[in-house]
Parts: sequence; structure tokens; C-alpha cells
Amino acid sequence: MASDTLAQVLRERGLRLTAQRQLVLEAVYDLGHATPDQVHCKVAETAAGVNISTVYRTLELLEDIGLVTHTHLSHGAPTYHAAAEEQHVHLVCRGCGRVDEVQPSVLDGVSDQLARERGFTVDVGHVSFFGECRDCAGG
Amino acid sequence: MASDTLAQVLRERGLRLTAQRQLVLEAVYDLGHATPDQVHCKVAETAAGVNISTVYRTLELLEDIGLVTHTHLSHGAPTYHAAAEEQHVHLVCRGCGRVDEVQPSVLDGVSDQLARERGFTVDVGHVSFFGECRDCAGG
DNA sequence: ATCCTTGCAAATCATTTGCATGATT
DNA sequence: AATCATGCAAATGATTTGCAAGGAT
Repeated sequence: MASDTLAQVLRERGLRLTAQRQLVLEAVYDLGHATPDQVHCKVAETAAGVNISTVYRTLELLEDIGLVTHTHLSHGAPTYHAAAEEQHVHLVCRGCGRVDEVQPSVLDGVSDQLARERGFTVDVGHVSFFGECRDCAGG
Repeated sequence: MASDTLAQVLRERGLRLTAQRQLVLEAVYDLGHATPDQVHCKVAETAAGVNISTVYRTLELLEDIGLVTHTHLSHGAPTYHAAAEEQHVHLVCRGCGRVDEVQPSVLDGVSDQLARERGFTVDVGHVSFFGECRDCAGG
């Protein structure tokens, strides 16, 4: 279970396991992709008193620890998601705002080419494509 | 010249040509990729009194008009660049922060594949890859 | 008992907006 | 002269931080 990992990693660092930290981590797992504010709302469903600044601090901590990652979709809003799911590419639809995911292998060709021609190593875990999804294109 | 286009487009809309608007547009051309703040600094080199809110308003206007575009690189900072150069892919180095550019044609394979398999139309003018450039990888 | 975490409030930072003054057409 | 644009300052929204009180080990 995820909370076991959390407890363990925290202990290794001499940090403490708290209800807030468990809730924030669960919220990230549940939501898939979420902004700090959305995480805060989700957490509030269970524990209304949790402060937004605690959410920020906890997300930062969880990212440090390696349990979550964040990306910047659309207009600069940071969205957090579980680190285990890191290896994917985001497809963000400008029409409906939906965030879809695809295998990072779609980038194999590009990343090879960029490595060869530019010496640039692409971080395939942090790629987002903006555009229009099938539904929005059809309508 | 660019300012001719600016004057012309403004006139068509019943808007006015001002020194500030010319300066902001020039700054965007000069800087290549720049945040509102960087544009403001550049403009200040010539006209110290220009207000930051004027820069924001002007960038928005220039984007409306179609002379500049903006993208979100790295941690959510919006960067503006000339619309004429829109068709390129950004390579953002996490090491040194440098922003390089490549032809959007590197994405031909991926965008074809996503269109076929997902029905997703990639906006190739707004793609950024994060990673490590040759210099940073070597050191 | 120690010292990490939290909540609260204030501080910051980026961006936006209202309004009176000043500039462009 | 008629409006549009600007500067200024205050408002806003997001995120960060200081600090004292509370909680985990």
C-alpha cells in the first residue's frame, strides 16, 4: 500500500507521518492530475481543517521524496500526479480542457533525433502536447 | 518594417500607435523569448518610465492583433515571442535554463501517429521539451 | 522531552483593474 | 475636441514564510 511506502520513506529521513501527509498523497493518487488547490479541496472532503499552505508544503515534500511529480499544463497551472505514473505524455485539449495520456514511446523517434542532431536529452516524463482532441475536432 | 505593420493593424482597429507599443514590440523581437518582466526591463533601457502594467496590456494587445504569441516554459513563466517565429519547438535545458529551438518537422512522426491512433491534433507551434542540453550533459 | 509539523496571518510575487491625467488621431 | 492609452495605486490571486502552539516519535 502507498501509505506504507510513505511511512517508510519519511522514517528514513527522520520525518514524521501525519494525517495531512497521508491525505495529500491519497488525494494526488485519486485525482490523477491536480493543482494544489484541487488537492486541497479533495483533502478538505475528509479533513476540513487542513490548511492550503500545508498542502503546498506537503506536495513539495512528496516531490522531494520522489512520490509525486509535477508538470505545467496549460496556462502555467502546476499539476501534480503520482511519480509511479511519471512515464507518460500529456495530451491537453484546448477545446474541452481534458488531459489524456499516451505512452512515452511515441517520442522515441523525436528524442533519438534530438539527441543525435542537437545533443539534447529529452525528459520524456514531462512532455505535454496541446491541441484538439477527437471529440472537439468533430464538433 | 515591423512598426509599419503595427501602425497599420492598429489603425484598422481604430487603435493608436504609441511609443510604448512600438517599444514593447521591438523588445519582443530583440529578446526572442521573454517574460513580461524581461520585456519591461528591455523597454526600460530606452524609456525608463514605462509602467509594467502597460507592458502586460500591450503584450495582450499584440497577441490579440496576432503579432506575438506566448508559451509556457518551465515553471509556469509565460514567455512571449514574435508570431512570425511561431512555428518552432522549444528545447528547454533544466541545467542552464537555455531555450533552444528546432524545426517543428521533428514532430511529424509523432503528430501523425497521435492523429491516427488518438484522433488528437497536435498544435506544433506550442511544444516544449524539457531536458538537458549538450553542454550541461557533458559537464 | 525533543524537535518536526501545522495553522494562522502576514509577506511576497505576478498579474489585473479603476480612475484621473495625458497623448494620439 | 474626442477618445484611447498610460501611469499610478490599490485589488486580486497564487504561493511562501515566520512563528507560536500542537503533535509524532
